[in-house]
Amino acid sequence: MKNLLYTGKKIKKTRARTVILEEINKIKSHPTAYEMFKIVKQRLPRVSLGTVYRNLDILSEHGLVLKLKMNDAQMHYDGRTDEHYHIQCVKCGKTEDIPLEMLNNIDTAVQDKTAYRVLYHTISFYGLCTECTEEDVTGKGNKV
Amino acid sequence: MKNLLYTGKKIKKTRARTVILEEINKIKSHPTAYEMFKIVKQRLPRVSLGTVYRNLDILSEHGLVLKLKMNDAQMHYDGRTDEHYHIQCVKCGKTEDIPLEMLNNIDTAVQDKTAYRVLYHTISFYGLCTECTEEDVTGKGNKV
DNA sequence: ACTTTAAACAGGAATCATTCTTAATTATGA
DNA sequence: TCATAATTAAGAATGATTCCTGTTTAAAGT
Repeated sequence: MKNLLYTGKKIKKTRARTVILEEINKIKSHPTAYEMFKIVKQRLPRVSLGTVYRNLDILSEHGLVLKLKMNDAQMHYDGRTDEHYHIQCVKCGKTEDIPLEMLNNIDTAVQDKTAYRVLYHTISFYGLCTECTEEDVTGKGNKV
Repeated sequence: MKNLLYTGKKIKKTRARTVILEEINKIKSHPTAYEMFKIVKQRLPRVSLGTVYRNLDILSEHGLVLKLKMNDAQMHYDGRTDEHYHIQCVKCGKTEDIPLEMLNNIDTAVQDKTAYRVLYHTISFYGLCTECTEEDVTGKGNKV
């Protein structure tokens, strides 16, 4: 159950790639490339930011990582690869998974109503995480 | 029914701003800032791209335009300001409105299941528009 | 209409996330 | 072990967007 990661994929197993995948799978939230870079750098001090970007891309092309576009400037990466939805805190930018069943029927509903051949959809929720809801009282500034 | 645009808003009515708003309201699809720039330039040849960006931002802050993040690099702008969902063609990047009723209940559903105070959500559909579905046979390249 | 003045403007520089280039290193498989 | 194709570090390049500066303009009073 541990390393089903590279299983059955023609993907070269390099040092950086392995560490990136290990580390992203330890995290429940969905870091940016730069956040992953800082984490990976602790184990591979000579790793470069470009390598982290490239490997996150390769991993997502191979379905081992999800690449998420939320309402901030950077991409976020998710080690959980089954289809699911996400939420982002509008204050601190933290991005996490949502325990909501997939709405599989809306793609066909939309396809029936439009001229598009619908392939997939994304749902993103935005709100305040617990920490930021509490901080709200203190009136600190926004990040996202 | 025509110019409810500036109604009741403390927003200065400048040449560029007026033209941008008029033009975006003529369009059903959701152009990027640069596409708007090219359109506006036909009426105001000396307009600058920065002005178009700034005004689209101001207009969206005042709720006169929606700013959309889809799965390409650029922001898209929507003259229709009531809540609704969007679809983007994965091939040509065209972005349009979806005739699907708002799923108002999912915010509370998510709030009940998470530690977040949910404020809003977005749903984006991706697929192939009619033109690109047809072109598919001819095997032309992807843009988005 | 004329004046004032804060906001908006054009043009171009700056920023920031991401991608690309290149020469050196490394994983894979014969 | 060797060949070689992929990967890497470092930094340059790119592209969307924002910011800066000196000039212009819209809004609100005279």
